[in-house]
Amino acid sequence: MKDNIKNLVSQAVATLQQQEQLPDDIQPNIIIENTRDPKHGDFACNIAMMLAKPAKRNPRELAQLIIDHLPKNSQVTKMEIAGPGFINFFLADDAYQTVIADVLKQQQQFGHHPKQDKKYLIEFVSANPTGPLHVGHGRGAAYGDCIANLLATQGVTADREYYVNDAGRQMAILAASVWLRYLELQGAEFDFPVNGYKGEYIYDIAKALQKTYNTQFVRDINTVFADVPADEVKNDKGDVLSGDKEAHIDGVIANAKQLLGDDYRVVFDTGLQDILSDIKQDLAEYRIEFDCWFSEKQLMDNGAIDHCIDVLTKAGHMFEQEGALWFKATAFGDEKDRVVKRANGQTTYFASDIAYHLNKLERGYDVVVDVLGADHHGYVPRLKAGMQAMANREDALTVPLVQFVSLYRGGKKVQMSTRSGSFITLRELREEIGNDAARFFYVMRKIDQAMDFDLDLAKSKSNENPVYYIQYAHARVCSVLRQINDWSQDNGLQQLNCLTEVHEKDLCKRLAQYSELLSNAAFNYDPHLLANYLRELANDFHSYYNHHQFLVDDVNIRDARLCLITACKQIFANGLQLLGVTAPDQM
RNA sequence: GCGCUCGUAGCUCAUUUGGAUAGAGCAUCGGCCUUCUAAGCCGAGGGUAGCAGGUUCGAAUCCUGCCGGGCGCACCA
Repeated sequence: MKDNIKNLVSQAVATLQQQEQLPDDIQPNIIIENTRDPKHGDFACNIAMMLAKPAKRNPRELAQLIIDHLPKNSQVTKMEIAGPGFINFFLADDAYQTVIADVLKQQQQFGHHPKQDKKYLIEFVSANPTGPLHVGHGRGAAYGDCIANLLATQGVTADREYYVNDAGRQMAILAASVWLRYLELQGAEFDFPVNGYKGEYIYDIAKALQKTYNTQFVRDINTVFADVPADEVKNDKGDVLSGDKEAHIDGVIANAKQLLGDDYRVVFDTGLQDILSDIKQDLAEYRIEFDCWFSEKQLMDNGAIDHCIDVLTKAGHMFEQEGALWFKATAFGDEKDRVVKRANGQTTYFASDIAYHLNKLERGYDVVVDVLGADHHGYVPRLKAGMQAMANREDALTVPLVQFVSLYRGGKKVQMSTRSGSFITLRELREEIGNDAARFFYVMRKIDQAMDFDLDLAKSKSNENPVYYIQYAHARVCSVLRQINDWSQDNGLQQLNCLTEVHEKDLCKRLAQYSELLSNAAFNYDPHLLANYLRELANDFHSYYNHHQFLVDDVNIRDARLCLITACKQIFANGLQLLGVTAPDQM
């Protein structure tokens, strides 16, 4: 309908240009807007105001001229010039009713676009497998999954990927932590490193290790800490008195590798696999399935990093300085050049990352979306620099930054730390408030807005979560339909002109906006638009429900109304599914 | 210090990418259940959109400068 009006306006403008009433060297961008206020009709166009200046004419005068040259259309009942020069379009009452038939016919596919040959890769979560996912990850997880769902409705391929950082120093610290807890279980006594992972789950892994391998990994505790620099010591105020926690844990890791030999790998892999499978299960319960779990270690082992360095060197974007190999990132807009290979021969995290992104491009993805935490924002320019240098594909990368989630309990902010193990896990949150509430809550806000998550509210009064408002609307339709089993959808569709109430027009209009909304939400990576839309649709529905009886004696009106609410039910179900939320038949 | 980012009702957030009188929920107050689920509906109060300029027919939205919060500025990951 919107497109129809746009066509009418562009025809009128073209006619005026032919008649030389408008300069023909301007190409006006015609935008048809949804009106907010019904007094302004159904759609509005601001073209007259846009053209006023170049045409050197009064905007209202120009609006009249455009209206006079607009081709006739049976759907448009009235046009008005309003305010500074808006053209308001009023549609016939039945103009929107066709949407009901469309929804009922296309069902799950309503508003979707045909398959097209474009590939998106959505990388999200990608948390280091050093511990369970916490509530911060929950936001990125819900978000990434939704945008993949939304993009799929637009006909593009949208693959989900989790980048597993299974090769870095953090993993070595995890392995050392697991081993130390294992030694503790075997009776060794020592002070646990300040920088080790202290969560309870480390004990669980250590116990599993003990059960499977018995005493195989036991070593003399004195050799474990032999020649290791002293650990950090702090006073009550938190001032560092002595020691170095980084050097200390690195010393323990070095000893672990030497003392355990080939067994180090077993301890390491046990920790990694244990945590990774827990994360996989957690996400599956959260209704997220990844197409690919991409291993950083594999990237290193198969020479992809060397390949990447090779590509950049040949292109002349690398230089050596002070024994290290640098990428000339400043040549591509980054503020500093970046080390890729350290003086000690080890490649950096950044090296893995650009190799990984080159790999994404080589796998044929047209658009690469990285959902990152907002604390990584400084990282984006160097990633883009890398993609530009490697393949002239800077534009292929989009990085939505997910702002932090702050937890509040009893009005106080909850401090979270992965190392100390003091954090609320995603699993705990899901168990407390349920998957539906968690997923909806996370996705109902713009991601570039920091979010305060009140645990007491979410837990004790979870019924107030807006998700129930939408689910309730769905359940209400189901309930009405359960009351009657001998109505005719075909008859209803033929009697749609019975739908003359304001509430009915509002609902039809809202349904008609669904398709455009999906497209906006998908390509702007904004699932909160869909959450808001569903809330508004539910609002329209509940209002309708309270003002009118559906199961009335007049069979034609009844059937038409049942068609309308069945269409609503379909959209509630479709929309909620895209958000990863269930649509219950009764509540 | 430099950079990125955010600032909207008492609280949590929207505002369809520059549109008309800035809207919801929670909280407060007042109405609606002998009719399809009251997890609902209807109404009231509550605003200098951080502040000050600028751009234009029009700014919460764009540009500049302040103020305030968050984050980032490693041969860590």
